Amino acid sequence: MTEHSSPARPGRWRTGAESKQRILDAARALFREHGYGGTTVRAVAAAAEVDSAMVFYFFGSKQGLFAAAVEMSAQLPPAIESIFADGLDGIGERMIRTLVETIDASGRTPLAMLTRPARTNDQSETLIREYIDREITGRVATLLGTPDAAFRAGMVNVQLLGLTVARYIVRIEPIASSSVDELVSRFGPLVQDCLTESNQKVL
Amino acid sequence: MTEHSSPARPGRWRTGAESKQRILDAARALFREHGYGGTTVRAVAAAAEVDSAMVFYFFGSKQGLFAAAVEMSAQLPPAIESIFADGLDGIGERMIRTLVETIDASGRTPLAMLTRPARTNDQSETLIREYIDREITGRVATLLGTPDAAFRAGMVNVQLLGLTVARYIVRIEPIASSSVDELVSRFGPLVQDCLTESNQKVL
DNA sequence: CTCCTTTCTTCACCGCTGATGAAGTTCAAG
DNA sequence: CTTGAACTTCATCAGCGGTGAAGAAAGGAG
Repeated sequence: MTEHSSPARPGRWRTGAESKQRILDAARALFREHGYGGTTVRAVAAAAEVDSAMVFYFFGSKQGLFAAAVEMSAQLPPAIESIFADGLDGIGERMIRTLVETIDASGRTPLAMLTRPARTNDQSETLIREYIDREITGRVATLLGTPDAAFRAGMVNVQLLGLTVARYIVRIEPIASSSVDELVSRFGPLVQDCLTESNQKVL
Repeated sequence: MTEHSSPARPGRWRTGAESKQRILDAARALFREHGYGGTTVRAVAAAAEVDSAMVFYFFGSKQGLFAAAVEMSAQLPPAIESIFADGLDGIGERMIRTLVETIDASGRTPLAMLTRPARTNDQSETLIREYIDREITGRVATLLGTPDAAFRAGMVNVQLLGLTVARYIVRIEPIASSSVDELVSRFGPLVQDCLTESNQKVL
C-alpha cells in the first residue's frame, strides 16, 4: 500500500525542488513535535503527500533527512566568536545569553538531536562531543592558560549542558519557564566562577 | 526462523523463575552495552537462550522488560535521605558524592533511561521530571525556606543533570575520567553556592 | 518532429522490529 | 486419573527503514 490516493500516475508532475521543500517542511514539523524516533519516514512522506521512497531519493536516509531538516551547520559559530572576542570579563553572562537566546530563537529544533536515533548510539554522541570540544573547550583552555584550564572548561560544559537539558529536554521548573535575563543573571556568575574562582576545595 | 537450535520441544522444561532471571541478566547486559533503542527483544531472547515470545510472556512489552531490568525503584532513596539529614552545611559535596558514587557503582544502568524509547517521548520525560521534583526539588526548597528557594533548587538540578550528562552520556573530558574526589571538590562548592550564595547579579 | 538523456515518481519488495494468539507440553494439586 | 495452571514454541501480524527497477514527464540535440 502506498500513502497517497492520487490516480497512481508515475512520472514528473511537480518540480523536484517543490517536492523536496514539501518533505523538508513536513519533516521539520514532525521532528519538532514527535522527536526523531517518534517520527517515521512514511509519516513525513504522507504529510508531504509524496511517496516514501522520494524521501530516500532526495535525502538518502532518515538521518540525512534529519540533518537537512535542522541544517545543523554554521548557525551558532558567529555568535560563539563574539563570546570569546571580549575576553574573560563577563564571559559567563555572554555564554548563557548566547546559548539560551540562540536555542530559544531556533524553536529548539536542533535539540531533537539529543532525542537520538537510538541505534547509531555512539555516533551522535561523539558528534556532540567533538562539536563541544572544538567550539568551546579549546577556546576556553587557551583563553585561561592555567594548568587546570581543561577541567575548568569541562565545568563550563557541564553548566551549558545541564542548563540545556533542564530547560529544553526535561523541562524542569522553574528553569524551563524563566526569562533569558533571569537565567543570565543567575547562571552567568556561576559560569564565571567556574573559570576565574579558585573553586577547588582542599581534600 | 526462531532463535534457538534445541530439539524444538515445547512445554515446561525449566522453572519460570530461571527463565525470567536469564532474560533479566541478558537484558541488563545488552541494555547497558547498546542502550534501549540499540537492543532488540530478539537479541535479549537469543542471549538468554529463550524464545522471544517468552520475553513478552513475562514482561508484557519491551518497556516492561526495561523497567524490570533497571528496577528503577528504591535504590537511591536511602542515600538521598542521608544527604538531607545533616542540614545545609556541606550538602553540596554530599550531593555530588552520592550522585557520582551511586551511578558509578550501578554500572550506569539507569542512565540508559535517557537513551530513550523514542515513541513514548513525553512519557519518560515526565517520569524523570516527577522523580527529580519529588526527591530533590521539594526537599531543597523546604530546607532553604527563602523566597527564591525554587529557583535555587532548579539550579542544583541543572548541576546534577549537567554533571550526569557530561560524565555518563556525552562523556566529555576531563569530566568523564575524573575521580570521584576531584568531582566532589570541584562541583561541591559550586552546588553549595547555588544554595547559599547570593548569586543573583543585579540587572 | 524525433530521439535520448536526465529528473522525478511509483511500486513491489527485503529483512527487521515489537507484539499477539493459539496450540502444545509439563507439572502439581484434587 | 483428571483438571487446570504455568510454561514454551510457532506462525503470524503490521509497521519500520531502505533498495531496485521501471515508468512517465521534461528538456536538449539532431
